[in-house]
This record gives sequence, C-alpha cells and structure tokens, in this order.
Amino acid sequence: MYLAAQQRLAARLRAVLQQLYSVTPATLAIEQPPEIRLGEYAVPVAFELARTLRKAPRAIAAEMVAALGAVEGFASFEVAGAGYINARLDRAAAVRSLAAGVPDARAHAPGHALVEHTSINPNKAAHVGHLRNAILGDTFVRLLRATGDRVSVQNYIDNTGVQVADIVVGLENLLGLSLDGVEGWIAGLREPIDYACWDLYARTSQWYTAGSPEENAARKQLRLTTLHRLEEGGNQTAAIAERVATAIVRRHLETMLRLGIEYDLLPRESEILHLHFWDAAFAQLKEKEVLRLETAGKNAGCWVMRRAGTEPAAGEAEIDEDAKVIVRSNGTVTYVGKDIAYHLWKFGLLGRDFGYLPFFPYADHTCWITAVAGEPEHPHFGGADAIYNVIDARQSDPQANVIEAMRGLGYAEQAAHYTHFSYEMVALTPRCALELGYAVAEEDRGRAYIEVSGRKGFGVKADDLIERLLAATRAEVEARNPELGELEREQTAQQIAVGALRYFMLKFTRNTVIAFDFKDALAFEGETGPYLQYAVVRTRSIFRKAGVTPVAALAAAASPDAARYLQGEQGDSIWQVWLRAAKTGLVLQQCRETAEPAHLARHCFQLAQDFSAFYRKHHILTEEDPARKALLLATAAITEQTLVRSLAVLGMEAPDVM
RNA sequence: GCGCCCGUAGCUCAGCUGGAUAGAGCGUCCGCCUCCGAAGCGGAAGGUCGCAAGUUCGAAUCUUGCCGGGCGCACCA
Repeated sequence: MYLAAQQRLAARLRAVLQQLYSVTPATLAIEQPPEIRLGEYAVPVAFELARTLRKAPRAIAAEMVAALGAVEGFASFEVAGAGYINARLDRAAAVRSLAAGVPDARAHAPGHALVEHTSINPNKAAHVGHLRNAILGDTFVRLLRATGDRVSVQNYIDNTGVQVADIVVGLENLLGLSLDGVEGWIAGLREPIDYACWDLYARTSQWYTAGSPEENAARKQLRLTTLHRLEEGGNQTAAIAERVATAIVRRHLETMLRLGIEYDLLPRESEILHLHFWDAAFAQLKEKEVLRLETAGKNAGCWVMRRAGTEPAAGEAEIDEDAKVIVRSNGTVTYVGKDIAYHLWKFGLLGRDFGYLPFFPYADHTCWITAVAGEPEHPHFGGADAIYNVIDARQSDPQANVIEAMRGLGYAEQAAHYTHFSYEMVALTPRCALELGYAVAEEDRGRAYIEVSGRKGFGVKADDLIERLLAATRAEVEARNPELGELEREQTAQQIAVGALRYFMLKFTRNTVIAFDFKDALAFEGETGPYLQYAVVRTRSIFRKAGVTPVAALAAAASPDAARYLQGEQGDSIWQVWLRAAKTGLVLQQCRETAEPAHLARHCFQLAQDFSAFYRKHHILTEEDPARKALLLATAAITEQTLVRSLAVLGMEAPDVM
C-alpha cells in the first residue's frame, strides 16, 4: 500500500517539476518524516533546486504544493521545516485498502532463481556458522518466493575434497577399518555419525603434525593419495567416502529440517568430475581465450586466467605473474576451474547435465541428488536466469574469479545476475569458548571473538545449540502453560526455539561478524524471536475472547467514520500500526534488492513494538463505541496477519499460546 | 605489499536512495499485574557517530588520507 502511494506521489511530483520548472531529476528522493504527526512522506527536492532556480527552498516547496492538486490516496500536502514538501495519506482510505488486502504492484518480472546455500563439507556435524548460512539462504529463498520468483534450492556437496579425504584417512589408518569395518563401526556408534566424525576429523588433522618430520611427510602423502583415490572413484577408499559422506549429508538435512529448511537438489562434486563437466567448460574457455597457456615464469606450463580486479597485461606476450592458475602444469584442474564448469551448468550454458536420483523425502516434495546414471524421469534442474550463492565473505576472491570467467566467455548478462550472497562468519566469544571447555590461548582471551575451526574440532554443533534452546523453551512453556497437553507444549516449545534461533541469526546484517554467546542466543526477552511471537499470541488471545476471527475483523474495518478515530494523538497510535503494516511490501522489495533479510526481521520487530504501544493505550474488548471497537479489532487483525505472513518469510511460526 | 569488511551509548547492534531533535535491545536505576497475557509496558541516566581534511544548502551516510581490528590474496581444496 505504502509503496503504491509513494509511486503515485513520485509520478505527480515529476509532472509538477516538469510543468513548473522544466526539470526531470534522475532520482527523486522520498523519505519519511521524523514524526508521524508530520505526515507519511517527506520530499526534500526543493533544497537541491534552490541553487539552480535562485529561489528559497520554502518558496519552491510552496509553489509545488499549490500545483500538486489531488493525488489518489492522499489527504493533503504542506510545506514543512526549511523547505520540505510533506504529504499526508488519507488514513481511512489507507486502512480500507490494507484491510481489503490490495497488494503493491510487483516491481520486477518474475524469474527462475537458483539459490545455493548450506554446502557443508560432508565430514563432520554442522556448527553455528553453517546455521547462519542455511538460515540466511533459506530466508532469502522465502523472500524471493514471496515476491514472485520460482526458486530452486541447491546444497552443493563437496564429497571428493580433502575434508572428506581426512575422514577416510582417519577411518582407514587411525581406526584401521576396511569398508566392512566401516559398516560395523557405523552400526556400533553410540552417537550420530556426524558427531563421531567431528572428533575423528579433529584427531586426524592433529595426527598429520603429531609425528616425526619423516612420519608427518608420509602422512601428508597418504592424505594426498587418498584424495586422488576419491577423485578417481571405483575403489574401496572411494566406497568408504561415499558411504560416510552420504550418511553425514543425511544428518545435515535432518538438522536443517528441524529449522524448516528444505532443499530441491544436492549437486555433488563427484558427478562434476565423473561426467566430465570440466572438459566442456575447458573447451569453451580455450575457444574464447579466457585461458592461456603460460610458457614462462612461475606458472609455466599452466593454463591461467586474468585474476578478477586486475588490469589486463600490457602486451600479448607479457607474463602475468599474478594470474590465477586454472589448470596445473600436471594437467589437473583447480577448484575454481570446476566451479566455473558448475556455474555454466547453473545457467544452462554448459551443454551437459547431471543424472538425478531421489534422495530425501519431505512432506510435499523430494530432494534429489546427482548421480552418474540417474532415473529417466526427474524434475528439470539448472538453467536459471539468476543465481545466488550463499557463501561466506572469505570466499569472495574465488567467487569473483568465477564471475570474471563468465564475463570473459561473453556471458555478461549471466555474470550480472550472479550474486555472491556474502556474509561474515560466526565466531565464539572467549567466554563461550572457555564455557565449552576449550583451551583458549592467553593472547586470544582479550579478543572480541575467536574463529571456529572444524579442523580443530572447535565450535558449537548445530544440534547441540538446538537442544539447549529446546530445553530452555520447554521449561518456560511448562512453567507458563501447565494446562497444555504434552503434545501441544512440545510443539510450542519447538516453535519458540526455532523462532529464537532464526531471529538471532537474522537480526544482524550480513557483513557483521556474530560473536556467538549462549547468553545472547538463549535470550527470549527484548529484541528476540519470542517477542515477535508474543505479539501474535496476544492478538489471538483478543480474538478468542472477542469471538471473532481476524479475517472478519478486517472485513468490518471499512466503517465510513473510521477516519475520525485515526486523527489526533489518540489516532496516531492506532495509525502507527497500520502505517508500519503498510510498509511491509516496500520492505520486502528492499530486502530483495539488497539481498538483506535483516531489514525484514527488524521491520517485524518494529511492528510488534508498535502493536505493544497500541495495546497498552487502547483497551479493545471494553471499548463501548462499536465503530471504534471495530477499528481497534481490525488493528489487532492487521498486526496478526502482517506478522504471521512476514514471520513465515523469516521461517518462523507463531503459536496460539506460549 | 595489494584487495574486501568493520570502527555509532557500559555491552551487542540498527540507521534504506546524503536531509528536520542520532535509534533499539541488553545491562544499571525508578516505577507498573483486583483492566484484553509481565516472554510485556512506562520513565531516568548514558553518544566529540575512530581521527583529520574535502565535496554539499546539508555528512554517521559520499571522497581522500591516517589510526585501530578482522578476513582474504598458492600449481591446497
């Protein structure tokens, strides 16, 4: 609603600017006044025109206000402050439009987006950092869907990398297991396999540097040999890796499902290798001369490309020492090379496809996994027109190189729609690390945070955090709602735990490092998920007692004399709720454009705050004026409806009681 | 050395296209459940927006330099 009115205002202002002064500004800033009593929109355009028109800002603003005339949805315009043009919405009309659910016009053509997130190495349990990735990615998926896109969700599985190799080295060499032995080991585990491998991975990493120099060299060599056997496939080592990595991937999907996070496809590196995606990409890269064979210098014998962000070499024969190696002198391809091939596939530009098998069932769809030989019938994957890679900020260089390669291949359009959805890491506060029993070096104790490390086994496992949240929410629900049945209590506790966790991860903007601490993550008061859920619970309690539904309350909001209840100081606190709700469409669009879910999280928090202020000031159930009571109920209803829908985008549910 | 990110209240963070008295939560202090749910609400204290120049009618926001912190810059994946 707010957005649509803003667009009408902007169009009218442009017409007036053209008519009065013959100017057509490239951008027309429309802001919000600092206080609700000043109106809903503020236009500072008179300030910039003052110099060129040789006229005082207030005089320009006054002329424009006089020329504006009537604009649909607006009550009045006025000059304010030193020369602002302030616009007031017709509050009653806005309420009617919102209550009727008139949507804002879509600002973009719907497309097919592909979002890749989670992408945890399948050799250990998921930790808090992975939770941030998956929650950000999943929320962005929901945001794209809510604004009209078709989205497929991919979780890339690096099942043939060093991290998996390390686990296999641990199994084969530290535990001395064959493939059968691994089966027995798995069967005998007293904890989930991802937890067992968390420790084994840390042990193996340590083992590489724990022996004599000669031993360590041999161990590193063993690691390399193991990696090559994984890449080749068709041997027992690869079979062990396949067995373990697949089991761990399944655990990751289970962990994420607890938070409502689902996937459509798991593309695996093993298929990128075995289906020779790289060969197809290499041919294109050579053809378009993105790669060149270096003949001298430190990279002699390698196929290299110009590194993103660097200038092309001066002469054709010039050696670019800073170039990025894509194919090593021994003929093997680097990770970035494989990534280029994979991303060509994402855009449907590779000319090859994966095989697909069903892998993990959800309530209403199936997650597929890539395979060399798949099933003949499968959904169509890939061929997206926009892609978003949810990958932490540390990987911005490799991501930039892949984009650079796309551009070099002439796929400028696709490169422009390739978004590295980057975010900062989750680290532990020293206090949290000590609390978990980790040894913290003296020099680290004074730091704000310490980076987690799977290699060192240093971090908070996702499932452990979820369990701690559940324990806390179960205790709260039990204390507050002893009358509830056990099933309902458990469901409520889960909704609150998920809400608390998701909101915690979403309230920070992407490029803020989260210094993780249980105290903050387990908070249920203040700016937290439960605060938002509580606002919804309160509205529902009102509707239970009033004996009406929110839908009915909204339908009854169209009272012709609602206008007078929306005026004055009393009216402002009612209108504040409607205005906030009206801005939701604008916020969704901003979140989409800036790929920043935090804006929506904060918007929901503000709406809940506005509702709390309204709730304190106006007593709905005892209101005697029926027309006014109808408006108050509708105000609770628009809060309920807007919050529930917006929380759904954040992946949160509100219980009926809590 | 080069590149990216960060530096706003005691702490953790918001601050959208530069704009009207710089915001929130936590913490501290004082209040509020015989009125729709206190996972709530009201109030108080607390800030040279790292520093310095510049652009502008106007800078927390843009530019440059400096200071402090973080992360990247392999023929590893």
